Amino acid sequence: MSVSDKLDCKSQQGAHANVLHGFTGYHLRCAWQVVQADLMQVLKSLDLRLATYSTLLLIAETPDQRQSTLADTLGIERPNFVAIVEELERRGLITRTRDLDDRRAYCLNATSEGLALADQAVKACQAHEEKLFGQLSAEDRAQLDRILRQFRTFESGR
Amino acid sequence: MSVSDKLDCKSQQGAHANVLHGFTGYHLRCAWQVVQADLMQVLKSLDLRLATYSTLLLIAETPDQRQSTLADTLGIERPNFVAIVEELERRGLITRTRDLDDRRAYCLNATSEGLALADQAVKACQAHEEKLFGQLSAEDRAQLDRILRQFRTFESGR
DNA sequence: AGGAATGATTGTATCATATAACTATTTTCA
DNA sequence: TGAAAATAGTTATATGATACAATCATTCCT
Repeated sequence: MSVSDKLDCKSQQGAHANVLHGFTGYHLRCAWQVVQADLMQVLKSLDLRLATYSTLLLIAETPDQRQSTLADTLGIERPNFVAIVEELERRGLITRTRDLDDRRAYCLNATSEGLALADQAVKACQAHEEKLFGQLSAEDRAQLDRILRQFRTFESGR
Repeated sequence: MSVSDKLDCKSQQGAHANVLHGFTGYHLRCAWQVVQADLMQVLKSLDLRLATYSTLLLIAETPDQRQSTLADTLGIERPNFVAIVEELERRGLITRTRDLDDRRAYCLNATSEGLALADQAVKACQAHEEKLFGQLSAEDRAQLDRILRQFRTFESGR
């Protein structure tokens, strides 16, 4: 997040009209900020960041993938992915074995510890989602989910 | 945005189940990323960033405020706000006049150039919102807006 | 008057992200 | 076959957003 991103989501309930409040994108951003802040705190208790969390999950779900494939999937630049993978390996959550068919590449896999932590993390995130989105009515929650998914399909096809 | 933030929004339509896709927060993030990318591009054409844009707008809307008040409203740390304000002043978009009652403080105001640019930027952003959210049905768009606003009121009261 | 609080600033540290360039290996194809 | 191109991973580095400690000037408090 950037200074730029700080369109703020607090304050602003004051007397002045705020043009930003007329934008759906603004509200989208505020909502994401709330979710992100809570999510990061949840993950922190497992000593995970968003990056290590999503990486660990992906490795746990798709075994034997190489680093670059995973990085592409996650939308992370390959150079930046190195440190993430190194951390996960150092913590014994994943293994990196050389691909025998292509000795440039690694095959990444989650260890049992990694799988256990991924499981814990997912459960924690489910609880976090309940806490946040559970405040919406069931219909609103379903609507929100549906619309956001729909929105994404629009945009990815541009 | 961070590496951590790169949960990605592309790819993943593949054969493997992705736990992340079960989370509303994930879809929220993907949507925001799409909006942010487009928004930043729109603002770039006016030589504005999210930070300078929202700051300029706020100053245009609420005249004679001091820097710290504005920074608080925007959720920007005071030290980081200095450079933003300096840039806007240097570009002749705002003025900083010493408050005569408190010579520590400045009163920030938009110049006519600043007001003009703010106006241009708002119009550009409205077009950007149309382009993106116009792909939703009118009902879905209204629902999304309503639910996001509602969500925010929940969370700010935590 | 003297100390605490405030407005703005400087300097600095951290983190996320992007890019160029490098090594080692594999692929391509003339 | 063997040289050039491509690929996997890495290193180094630059940028940008953000946070925090400390400073200076001024004002408030008593």
